[in-house]
Amino acid sequence: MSERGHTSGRRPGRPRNTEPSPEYVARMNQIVETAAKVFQAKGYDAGSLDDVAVALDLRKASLYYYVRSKAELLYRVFDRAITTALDNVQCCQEIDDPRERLAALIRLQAVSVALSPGYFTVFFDQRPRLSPDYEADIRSKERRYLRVFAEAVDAAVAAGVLPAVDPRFGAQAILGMTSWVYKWFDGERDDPEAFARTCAELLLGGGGVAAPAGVASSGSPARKAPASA
Amino acid sequence: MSERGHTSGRRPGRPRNTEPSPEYVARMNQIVETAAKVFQAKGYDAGSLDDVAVALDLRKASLYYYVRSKAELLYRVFDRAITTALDNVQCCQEIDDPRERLAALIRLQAVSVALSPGYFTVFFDQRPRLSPDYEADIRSKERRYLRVFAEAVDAAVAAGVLPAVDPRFGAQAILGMTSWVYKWFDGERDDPEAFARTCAELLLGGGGVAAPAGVASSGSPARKAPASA
DNA sequence: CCTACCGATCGGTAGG
DNA sequence: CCTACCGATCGGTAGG
Repeated sequence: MSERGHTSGRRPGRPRNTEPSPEYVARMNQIVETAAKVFQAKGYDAGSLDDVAVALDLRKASLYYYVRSKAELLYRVFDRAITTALDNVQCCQEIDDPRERLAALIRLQAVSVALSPGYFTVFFDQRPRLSPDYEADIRSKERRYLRVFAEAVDAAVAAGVLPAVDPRFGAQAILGMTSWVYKWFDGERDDPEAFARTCAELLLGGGGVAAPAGVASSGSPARKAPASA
Repeated sequence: MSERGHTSGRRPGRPRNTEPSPEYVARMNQIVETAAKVFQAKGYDAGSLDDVAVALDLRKASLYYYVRSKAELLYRVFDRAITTALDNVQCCQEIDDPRERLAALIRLQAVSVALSPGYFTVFFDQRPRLSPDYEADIRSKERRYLRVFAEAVDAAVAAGVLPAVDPRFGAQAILGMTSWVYKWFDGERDDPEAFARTCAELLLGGGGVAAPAGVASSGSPARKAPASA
């Protein structure tokens, strides 16, 4: 997954290992972002490189200066999605209290997906289109992501905040509940924070999510989970 | 969405409104089932009519005797998926106790999706490929499906079995948790019933699902939700 | 249900 | 980053 550098330098000798120019990186970012939009709207197979190129006011052949293949372009969309998500989620690792940590993860996932469903739609729904060449790379990052949630569930179970469920099952259950919003969420009508609160209440009882000050929790009762095993 | 009948009758006059022959219906069922497999494995766009035809030992052109277009074939897969799911779920409507009804719906959804992810994968992930011609039909059935869950959540909230959440948000949260299994479930390794129990425990506390006799619930504590508003 | 075929699209390459 | 182009695939139709 090495990138070809675009050298504008004049140094003599063999200009090897030159890092990519800022223009190159910026253009690459535009391309990946545009590809994400195209693949979201039309799917990977029906979304053509021409669609991507035209949206950038380029010719299709020019894209091959930046990516080796359409498959690599899809991989770059995937990589950006999971890398961004991993970065976000790792901030929550610092939270010591099991209940607060899990609540933060739940809120983060629900709100992230609700606010920018684009990358997530591609990541989730085009997953079987990803070339086997890139599967291992994405899968390992995905596993790290799952592990963050599984560890949080484990800690929550140990602290009696959740019933004694299998950490992997629990993590997938929570990820399903919160990620599913990309299928049905209507940004015009629905409030992401309100849905995040719903998830937290269902899983942790009332008061689990630190809602922004001034937002009334309108009558949802505090529900305490008993300490278990 | 009328079907062309395959008349082998010899009656004089205009043979109108003949119902499709049993062979025609059987063949149509095979075609839809095969299409579901192809669209699941390759996606709608990359899965060709030739793939479907070859799997049935037919020529591609012959499929046009049964469907008007590839788009209609996708619609038929969708229709079968949602119709079957609706039939299943409507049995739960008879259950009066709110807690038991919700538990039954949770289990049904989780187990159904885990046991036969094929149709669900197409239904969920190829949704944006469905032609606008068929959108309204599928969407209305989908809404009925959602309503079943929303009403169950509403009743559960009223009975104090769930915290006071918005019924639509709650229904989508539960559908997400349970449907998501088609993304990660490993039939070789995971037990569908065990995951269904996990979901029920997370949402309803212990003992919410009528597990098959003899299955120990290994230490999961009964968690009671307080009566609310 | 088949053979034969068309028009269009698309990923990718040559060569600059 | 462009023009020009190729080979392959695919949905759909004609006509039987």
